[in-house]
Amino acid sequence: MRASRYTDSKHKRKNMKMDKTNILADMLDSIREKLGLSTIAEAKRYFKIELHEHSCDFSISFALRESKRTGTPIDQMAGDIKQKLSSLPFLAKAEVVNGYVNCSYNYSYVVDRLCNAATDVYGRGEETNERIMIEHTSVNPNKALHLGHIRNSVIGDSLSKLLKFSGKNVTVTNYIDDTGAQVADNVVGVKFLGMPYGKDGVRIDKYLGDEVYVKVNSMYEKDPSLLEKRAEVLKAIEKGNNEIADFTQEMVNRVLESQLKTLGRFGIFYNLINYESHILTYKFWETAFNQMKSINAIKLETEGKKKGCWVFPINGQNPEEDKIIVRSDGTVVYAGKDIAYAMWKHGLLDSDFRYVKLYEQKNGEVLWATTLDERADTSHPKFNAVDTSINIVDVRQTYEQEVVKAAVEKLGKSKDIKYIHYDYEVVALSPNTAKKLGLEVKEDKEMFQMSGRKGVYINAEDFLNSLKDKIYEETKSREAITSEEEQKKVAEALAISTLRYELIKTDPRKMLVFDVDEALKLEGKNAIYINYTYARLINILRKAGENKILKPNTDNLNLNGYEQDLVGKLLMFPDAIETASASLDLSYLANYLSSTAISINSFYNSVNVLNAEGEMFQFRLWLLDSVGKIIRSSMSILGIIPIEKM
RNA sequence: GGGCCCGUGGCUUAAUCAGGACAGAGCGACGCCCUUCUAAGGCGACGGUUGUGGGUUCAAAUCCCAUCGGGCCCA
Repeated sequence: MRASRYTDSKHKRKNMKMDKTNILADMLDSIREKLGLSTIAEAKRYFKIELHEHSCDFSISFALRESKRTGTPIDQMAGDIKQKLSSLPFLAKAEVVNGYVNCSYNYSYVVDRLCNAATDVYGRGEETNERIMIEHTSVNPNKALHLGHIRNSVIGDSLSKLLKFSGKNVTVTNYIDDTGAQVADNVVGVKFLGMPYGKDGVRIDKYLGDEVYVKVNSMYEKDPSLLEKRAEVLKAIEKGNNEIADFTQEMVNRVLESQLKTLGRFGIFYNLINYESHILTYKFWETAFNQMKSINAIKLETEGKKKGCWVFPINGQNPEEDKIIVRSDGTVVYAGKDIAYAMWKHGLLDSDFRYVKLYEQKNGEVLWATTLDERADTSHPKFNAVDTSINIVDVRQTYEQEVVKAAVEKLGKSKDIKYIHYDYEVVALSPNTAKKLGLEVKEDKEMFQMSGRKGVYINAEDFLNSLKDKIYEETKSREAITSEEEQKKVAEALAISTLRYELIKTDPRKMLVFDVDEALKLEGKNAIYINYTYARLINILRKAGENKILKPNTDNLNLNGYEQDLVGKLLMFPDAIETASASLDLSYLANYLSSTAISINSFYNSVNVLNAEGEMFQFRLWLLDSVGKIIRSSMSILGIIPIEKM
């Protein structure tokens, strides 16, 4: 099993599921038994798939690793293993090479079993009662989304789709900091500095973020006394029931609505909006604070520089590292509110919010929000008290997240709290792109942080539009689609798919240094390549006619290497889903999808399907149909919108 | 001052957690392939002392120690 830094060992060493469609797991279990190992996960450590250079389908390195422990020579041990495996029906061949036992599938057997398994729901996990809450996006409601935010949202959205696909009960929330300094900055601009509240033809989030927020912040630098205005606004917001607070709430919702529109364009939707202010109004912080005091999770410092502060000891040893939760003036730090929120997520607070239905989203699901209204809708689904919460928060907030995790685990007492900080690196700008945005570029710097406050960032929709224009130009020159309307639709879908795929396919812990020119080059095995592969595949199935897709005769299958390759990909699909979802690793699935697309194109060029005869025609058509199902499933998880003609 | 993350061909990267076969791809540049299901495609050749130096091991990109470069956090 692939490991993960997001899930600890006790969660990841689960057995592979033994449902009857996961043929690979079934085969692995037979091998596990022959090797005398207790779990499939253990057997998997010695198992390596796809080794064309060694002309086999998978190899077992058990002898190589274990011979020293048992004192048996490697070759003798490998020979024994080969003997033990000889009776397995799914193997055509096993041979000992360099201490490995190299095995080849019996394709007739494997294809025969896949015929029954590879249906439209192939790879889907059985539904479980495990409840997971994913929090993602959580952008301050004072500006338009930039590419860094979209990295967060796209990861969160695809993770939720992946976990739903593997059978989990997932709730997706977006946490809105409607009481923070950034929102207050905009209020200062509009209410005290006479800046207009909106601009014709410019979306409100973009206008406030680009003009008001940036301008107000540069004014603070020239005239620090203005900061008193912000403090005043913050106080008014916290107090509530006044003109400033009402105005702020209205502005927050207008910006949020605009942000959600952008996210909707990317195909990203939520179950619930959580307002930070409600954590305060519902007195969840007080409850959390009292609970922490009652079990001595936090203590009041009586001396030293933290005198008068309530602190949370992170490791219990070094008082220097104690985290201040409540300052000596009685105000709560961010982490404090986050702890209360995390306690709500995991059902550690006695009470719950009230909720209101906002509207039905384009994906057909209702969007709910927390509300202060007494006449709230009680028909809402159960949102909180989940088993696992996955919190998509960028790597710069690791320390805060550690505090929250440690606190909520302590407060959970005997309950097994799985609080996961899914940290990812930020999107930075290349020197070339930073220069284009008007930033002063020093020679030795390789990257530049985006900054909403300084107005130095790549607006997500603006970039998406450039990408769309670029793709549209290309689309126009294609013959597959003729109407302009259709071409624009394809360009939009491909632009979204491309951007989402680029943000998902690499390791989230690697910083993404974004260069506009490079990003618009559209090179490589990107989402367009994957979609093109899909369109070609669909084209063949369409021409053949749906009624021609039948179960092939598997008696005397004689497959070429590319066909074998695709059968192997089919076999691996349930495992790819399971591995990706157990380790929360989307790039693993992205790589699987990409390599499957490569295999399809190689197959496409090596043989002809429609002109094949008899059994070969049946087999190839079935193969394409089945592979089509797995790439459709993978694409939908990764947010690639399927296009059938391009 | 303390801590975390990243470093693999010109570029983007896989494999690192749990050591295992000549480090696997893609892009770019080079050569070939459309009278055959969509050439937004395929095939081929080229390109690597895995930042550096030690150590452990039959075996190190992977583990340990040091060090350099880039980024981040805490104080």
